[in-house]
Amino acid sequence: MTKSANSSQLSERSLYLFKALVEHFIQDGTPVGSRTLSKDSSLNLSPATIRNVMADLEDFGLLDSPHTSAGRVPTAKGYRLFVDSLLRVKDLNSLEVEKIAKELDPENDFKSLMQRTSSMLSDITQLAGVVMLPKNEKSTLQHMEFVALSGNRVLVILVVNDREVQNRIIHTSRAYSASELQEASNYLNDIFVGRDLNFVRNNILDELEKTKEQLSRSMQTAMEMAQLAFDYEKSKINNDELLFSGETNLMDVAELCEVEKLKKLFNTFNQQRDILHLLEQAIGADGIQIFIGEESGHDVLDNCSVVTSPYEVDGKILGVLGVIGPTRMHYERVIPIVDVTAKMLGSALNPNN
Amino acid sequence: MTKSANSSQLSERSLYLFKALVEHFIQDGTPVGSRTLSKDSSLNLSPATIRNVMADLEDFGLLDSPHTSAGRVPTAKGYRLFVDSLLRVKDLNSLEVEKIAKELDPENDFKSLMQRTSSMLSDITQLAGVVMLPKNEKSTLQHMEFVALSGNRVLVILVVNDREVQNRIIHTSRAYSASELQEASNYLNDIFVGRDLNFVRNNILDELEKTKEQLSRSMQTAMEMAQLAFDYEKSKINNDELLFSGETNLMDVAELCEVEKLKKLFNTFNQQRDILHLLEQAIGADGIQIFIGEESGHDVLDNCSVVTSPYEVDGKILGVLGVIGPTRMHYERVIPIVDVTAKMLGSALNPNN
DNA sequence: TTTCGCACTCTATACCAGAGAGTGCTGAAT
DNA sequence: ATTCAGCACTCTCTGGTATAGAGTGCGAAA
Repeated sequence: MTKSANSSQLSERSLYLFKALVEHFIQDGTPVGSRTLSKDSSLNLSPATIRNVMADLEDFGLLDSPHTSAGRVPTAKGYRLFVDSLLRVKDLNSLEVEKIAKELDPENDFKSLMQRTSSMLSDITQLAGVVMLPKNEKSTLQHMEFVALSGNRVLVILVVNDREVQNRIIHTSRAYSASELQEASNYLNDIFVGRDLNFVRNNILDELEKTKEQLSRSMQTAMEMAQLAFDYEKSKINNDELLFSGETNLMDVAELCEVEKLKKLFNTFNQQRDILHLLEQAIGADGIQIFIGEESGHDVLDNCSVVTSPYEVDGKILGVLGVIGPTRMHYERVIPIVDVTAKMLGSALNPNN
Repeated sequence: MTKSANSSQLSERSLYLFKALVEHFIQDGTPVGSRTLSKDSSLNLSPATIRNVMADLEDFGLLDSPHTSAGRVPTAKGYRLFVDSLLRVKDLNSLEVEKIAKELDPENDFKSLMQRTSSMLSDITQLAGVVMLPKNEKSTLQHMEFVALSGNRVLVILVVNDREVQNRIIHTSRAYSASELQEASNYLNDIFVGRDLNFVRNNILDELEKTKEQLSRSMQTAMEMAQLAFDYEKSKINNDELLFSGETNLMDVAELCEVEKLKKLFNTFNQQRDILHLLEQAIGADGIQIFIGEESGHDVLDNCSVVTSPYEVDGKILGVLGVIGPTRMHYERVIPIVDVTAKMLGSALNPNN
């Protein structure tokens, strides 16, 4: 054993070579051997010397070799070290920043803004993009409207959070006239505008009890509406909290090109559950967070890294967005892209700009 | 050459054998040879005789052999004959009908009803499902509403076609009060409710001119709103006219399990254009229409069949739905599923039930 | 400490042989 | 005139073997 392997610290030189190796592997995707590295790195060392260093790095768990006569490949731990300490992220060129800014035009309505963000991420990185929609736990009711439809149905429209529109159809016991509904919504808007949606849900019954006796006909109508509307919402599970795009980009990635693996991965995307869980871990992170390979704890993501960043408005974190690709991805490029995108989405969502 | 090959008609027996062969191939996916067919078919013929028949069928362009020592495989033309004249579709068992009915609960709002239809199709067939959303060329305005947001923004909500809600955000030159907007929407609703959206778009300017002088302040406001709202809509391309689901089911299909092919197929789904074009051809069809392999005219669909049916309400065709899978699919099962689904979606969309 | 040389390991490729599946054709039987 | 048994032929698939190439690890020399 050499000295550097015994000491718990890796030498400067070892790290330099390690970095060169990772960069080379990220570029080519083939295991890199001592000869290649000897020619590549600017320090003039023979392949034999480099072999010694690589053996040390392997002892540290940073490298692995697929088999005896292949070169070395970074492990998850290796990528971790690389990303945390060795990597120097590139600044985005202004062209790219401009492209991002153009996509995230705040003119768009909420849903398409999110959709664009996701597809822009995948487009620009050539990987899969994902955006977690804001949790609507803290939805502030801004406006409420009832529209009579044919056949005893009423369309309920809720405007929440200064941007988002929810709508649902409820079936009522009798037909209501437009003016009745107008009155009802006026009444409810007076009471509940500016309150949290959960508050509304929980207080409708109370309100109903409290004012039972002195309720005018219109108020009774209003209450019936509201109750139906919010009961409905309760029963409805929002199973569309993630927006993916560019999944097909992952089909080009050599590491994943077995159909079986791809299928599992795509199904994981569709189910949303696991990825959602992963992104939730990143929601508290201060800026960029990266999950590398097995770190994520999900088998399907074994050869994948997930680069995430929360996005926020006025210091309040709304959700997380990011990119999913092979562990062997161009971190130095992907990281700033995710970073800038999160910031720009935040500012596009800010109604004050 | 035998007699049957010379005559332009195929004998009863040939067709019987052909049908047996296609059924066998659909079941197994492996080319079927004369020996297998001899044992399978109830008519007691030797492999040699069957070989003669198969040679005839190949001359007719109904069969093909991948190579000399493989069995025979149906061509697109073969499938066409099979589907048009030989196939006997199974009735769905009541359990499946029930399952479909349960998924297509008319309580759902428009978008999720469509979404469920698509995923139900893929679930039940284990293939990819697709639903074309109704063209909104004929959108009847039912209600119009303006909600003031922060920062000179106004949320426009349009209810169309007794079910669908569209919303968009417009930026105005100044802030409007809630009551101003209320007045404006009242005014516009009076004029335009019940009219086609295109009509509204085209007539706003006229209306503006016509009543310019005697316009009250609220009417002016209304007109400004309306113009902005509909200008916006014009510029927005609706690029989400198809709902796919279960694409990953296609990854199990042996014929498609090369990553390259899958990628092309999935990209075609994402782009929507080609599939949309295909489905539009089916919109006029009276009931089930099937595109087999190369018939579709799109290379990516070479090994695929698309089984479609238009869905309608009150005799008016709204759109098309269907299933995409390998040419080697269980038509006798898929066809009635698509058929029933289209009918049930139609009735779920009918507001009179 | 670095480097050279050498034996060793493992993969990838090509090639070959043999088994198996299926065909087409010929000529005999019905 | 059909049907069918027999046979030669073609093509794929599998397994085995040989070989070239890449890369390692280690001991000895610089």
